[in-house]
Amino acid sequence: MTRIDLQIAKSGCLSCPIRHRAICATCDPGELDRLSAIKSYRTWQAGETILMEGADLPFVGSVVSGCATLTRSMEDGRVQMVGLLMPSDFVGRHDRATVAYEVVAATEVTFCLFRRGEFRQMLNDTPHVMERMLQMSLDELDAARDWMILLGRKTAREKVATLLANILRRAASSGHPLRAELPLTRDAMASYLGLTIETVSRQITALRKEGIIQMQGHRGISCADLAALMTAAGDDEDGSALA
Amino acid sequence: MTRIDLQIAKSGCLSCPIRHRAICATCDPGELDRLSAIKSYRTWQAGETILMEGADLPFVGSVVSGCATLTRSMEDGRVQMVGLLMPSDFVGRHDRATVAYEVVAATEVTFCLFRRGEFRQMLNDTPHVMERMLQMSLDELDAARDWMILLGRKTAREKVATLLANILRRAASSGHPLRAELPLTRDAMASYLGLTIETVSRQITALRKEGIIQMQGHRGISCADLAALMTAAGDDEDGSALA
DNA sequence: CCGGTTTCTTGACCTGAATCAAGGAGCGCG
DNA sequence: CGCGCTCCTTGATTCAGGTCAAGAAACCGG
Repeated sequence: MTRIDLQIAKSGCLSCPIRHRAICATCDPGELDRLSAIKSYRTWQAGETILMEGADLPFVGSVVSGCATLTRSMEDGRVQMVGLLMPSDFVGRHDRATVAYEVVAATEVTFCLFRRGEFRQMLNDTPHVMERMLQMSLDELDAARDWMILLGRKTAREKVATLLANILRRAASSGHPLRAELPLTRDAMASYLGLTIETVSRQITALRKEGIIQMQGHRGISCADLAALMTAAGDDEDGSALA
Repeated sequence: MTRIDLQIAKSGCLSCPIRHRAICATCDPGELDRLSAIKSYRTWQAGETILMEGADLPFVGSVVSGCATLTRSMEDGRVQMVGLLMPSDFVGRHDRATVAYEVVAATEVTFCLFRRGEFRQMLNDTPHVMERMLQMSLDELDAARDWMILLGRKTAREKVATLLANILRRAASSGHPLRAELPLTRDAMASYLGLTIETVSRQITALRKEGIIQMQGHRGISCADLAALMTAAGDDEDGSALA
């Protein structure tokens, strides 16, 4: 357990950073107690495999902090990311004993895990938690569909710009407006975007040289003019998606 | 109303072709009565727009027969299909008043529609219907993620072979084993696969010339060796997805 | 049966992203 | 401090699939 975990475990759900966005958002104190009884925290380091494709799944749960990826791969080694899990996102199906995707920690990541059988029971006993689950699933489905447009129709430049804009926008809502640390390696970005690592690198370089973004080292990114980045992303309006 | 509609309307839910696969699969007779009270049937012809992107949505519902597509488009006209609705598939969110996608009839298609507000109430009153809804949404999410691999990593040949194999497999489970009518135009296939119409046409021709498939006119397809088609599709195992 | 329309196929050519191949930059560790 | 990682960038080249253009085949209404 890391420092963060201990902190959460001590202070309980009420001070949990994802308390109002995760599956438990609509729970009352009594329900939180019930969840607490079946929950545990666990942390993985960047790069560690959390679950293998097809593995047995005794837990379901939420990302508390950090970032993890869902990927599927083909026999010949081609890999496509199919989900990017950020804080408050949920993993696992209450009604299935296995996962269909590989889950890997992109950064250090901490999960709040529930034993599957008991979580399933809780869903059945608590309709509004079931509804919350449904809502989150439908949101994810909408996000997946936006992602499909990116994969099927956007150019490499638009793909990279879209991802960077999404990361910046997400970061904006929780701190410094137009600056962020990329939670993904170039490799993970390529996997997210259906590109090669070389193409991702070239497109980032191009956006930098055009002055649309600035990089601080490999991971730090800032953007003075988000509108310009959105234009490069191909969706002028407000955009959408990212998990 | 077409003949089919009248037939269903007369005989009621018990003889409905999607009775055991749709949202109502787990309903008892009393619950079916309640659904019947808020339902109506409506049919669209191939090519007709059912809902525009962003349109107001007073209904949600299931496909009873035929086939419809969900698409999203970019400002400059690029189009990507993000859902293919087949009998028993559900459209619309109980918790949203608008649709985020354009819905178009691919063939003549009949929907069983529920008034949204009342359907929402029904969900809240009937936990097992909510659970059914959740299950179907999670299945759709899994299908969307399989589709992402296709869009992001498969070659044109693999994409086309995957789609044809999916259509044949679906048809197999309901009649003649290795023969089907394509419910999609070349244009719709291109939109599904993230390709151009020309590339779809060329790949179909290639598969035909190699003897992997046979065509009867533009829409009829048959395949003597589904294993060969699956190999061309890039997933040797059993495959997955398609709505 | 015929002309018009829509849908599909095929060919020639071009281009954007993949592939192949070197390096460079940051970082942990002895 | 220097060695060996891993991660990232850049360049040269190739090629899959897009684009442009022309016609063929199916479908429809009269």
